[in-house]
Amino acid sequence: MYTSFGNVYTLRNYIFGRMNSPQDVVDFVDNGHRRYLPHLSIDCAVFGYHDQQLKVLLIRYHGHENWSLPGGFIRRDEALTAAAYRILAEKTNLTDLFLQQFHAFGDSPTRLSRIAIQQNHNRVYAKVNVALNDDHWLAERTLSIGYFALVDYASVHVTPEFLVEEYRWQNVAFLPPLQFDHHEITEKALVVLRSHVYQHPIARALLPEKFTLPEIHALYEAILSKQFDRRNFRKRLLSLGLVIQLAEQRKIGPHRSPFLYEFAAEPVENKGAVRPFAA
Amino acid sequence: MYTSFGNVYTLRNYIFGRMNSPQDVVDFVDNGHRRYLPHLSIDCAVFGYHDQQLKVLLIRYHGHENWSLPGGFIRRDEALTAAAYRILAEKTNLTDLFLQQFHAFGDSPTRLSRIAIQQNHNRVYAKVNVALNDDHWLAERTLSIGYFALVDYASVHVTPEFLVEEYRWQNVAFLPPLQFDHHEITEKALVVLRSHVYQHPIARALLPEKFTLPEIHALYEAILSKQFDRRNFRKRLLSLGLVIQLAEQRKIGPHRSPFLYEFAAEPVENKGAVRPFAA
DNA sequence: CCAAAAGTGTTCCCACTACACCCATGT
DNA sequence: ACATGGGTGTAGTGGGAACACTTTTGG
Repeated sequence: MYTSFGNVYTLRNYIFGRMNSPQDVVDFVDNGHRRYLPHLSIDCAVFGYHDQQLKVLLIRYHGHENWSLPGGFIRRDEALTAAAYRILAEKTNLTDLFLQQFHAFGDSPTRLSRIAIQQNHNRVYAKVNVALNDDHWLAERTLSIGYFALVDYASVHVTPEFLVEEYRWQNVAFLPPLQFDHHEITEKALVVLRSHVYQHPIARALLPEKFTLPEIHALYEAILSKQFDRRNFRKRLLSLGLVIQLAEQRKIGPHRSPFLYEFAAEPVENKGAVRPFAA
Repeated sequence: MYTSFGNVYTLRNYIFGRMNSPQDVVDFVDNGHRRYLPHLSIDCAVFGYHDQQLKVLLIRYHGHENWSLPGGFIRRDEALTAAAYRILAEKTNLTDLFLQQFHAFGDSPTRLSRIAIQQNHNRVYAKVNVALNDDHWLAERTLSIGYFALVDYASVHVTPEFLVEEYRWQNVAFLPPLQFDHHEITEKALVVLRSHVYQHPIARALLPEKFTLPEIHALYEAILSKQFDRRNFRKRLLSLGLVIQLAEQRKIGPHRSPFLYEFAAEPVENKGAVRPFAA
């Protein structure tokens, strides 16, 4: 949580589309439609791991009680994937992360009601004394393309922005009320994340390069909110080829030293995938 | 393939957004942006089964040698899923089908080059002597949300449209050159389709209500382009609870009569899903 | 009786599960 | 010495894979 914010308008901020000052915001409202595609946004469920819990990054905008997922617009000349990375870099200052598109959202009634949209925006932009008229580009219905990201909790530094009142890392098991359909987006992101957790080295972004078995064990229990037998868990991870045991051990605490592991360089082929049903 | 087309302008066609006459097309070009969201389209890979082959429905527009997937725009007041169903109904006259969103496409260079887009459109709309100027709503970059559908091959009746020169059911193993990134879209649709084939009763749309084991066996071999052992295949389908064996047999040909099967009413729970890795 | 196509059962093996005791370390 | 927490092995089971002969039917 932060209470102060900068209002420097640097080239870098312009490039990244951050809004740090009232002027930035007014410029965005007035001219954003020249830089960005209207009717379309990207929302991103950013997952981190801390305190033995899987957490998602939430943001609260001015004028709102509900929380939101970080999101943004696609520049007119920008590839979709590039936009997703840029938006995340804007919000978290991270460029090295696991990012995956998972669904396009355009059915929720809260996204279709023009009145709701307008009210919603006006509460935010009241902070710069702007009211959107009916045909304003921001007042229209917006579809959103959902991404989820896995990031190193510790290296995230959320960028203060003028309209962002606060942010929070929230345990995914206890989500507060969220704006629009962001609850649905988060839940769907979780489902997809969980289904990928044995095929892709998803956990790589959530752990240090070298980690102990108890650490990754606790991580998987947090992600899947389920408990696993230590011995079977180790066997599975090794037989999938996901991790490799190192010779090193870590010396901590008044007990036996755990071995270190690292993720296999090679992405897991097909072993944990859907049952293949061969000939 | 058809060579003639109607040019009746009925209320029904207007509602469905079909373009049957030059007037329809001109109206679409001039006023489409009032009815539809710009910058965003839906493309649909429609799969059918015929001749022991999995086929996809392709369309060739006026002025083009390459083929396209059927697609369309989202109405401004229309939910995303509703738009996908409507577009399919427009093209195939089908309303009862399996339809699933699988990815949003917005990275392909062919979708980003303004010049390519404009040339592309102008070749089509030359048929009605229309040329789009630079700031025309159709001349801009468009992202596409990909859906795939499974339909009963026999009951598809492709609606003639003014700009559609011909359509074709094409074996998915031998795709001709496709417009834009439609090849990528089709391939990705296939990947997702294949990965779902043991969890969802996907084949239901592709077979008659009652079918024989050899029939569904050949269908699965066509979908997955892989051969299966008859005995193991039957065991798997039954143990997944996907199909139910009936007492009836079908009497055909100079050989033993095959039993009939039907799909289970209950959607398959979780049995064929990704390995669960319980405690 | 023959050709064509469909029906069916068994063995092997591996991966998933369940389960409990010993070992290293710091205080 | 002891408390803490990490390391490890085995037996049982169930599902997937491989594999070939018999049965029905129409001509």
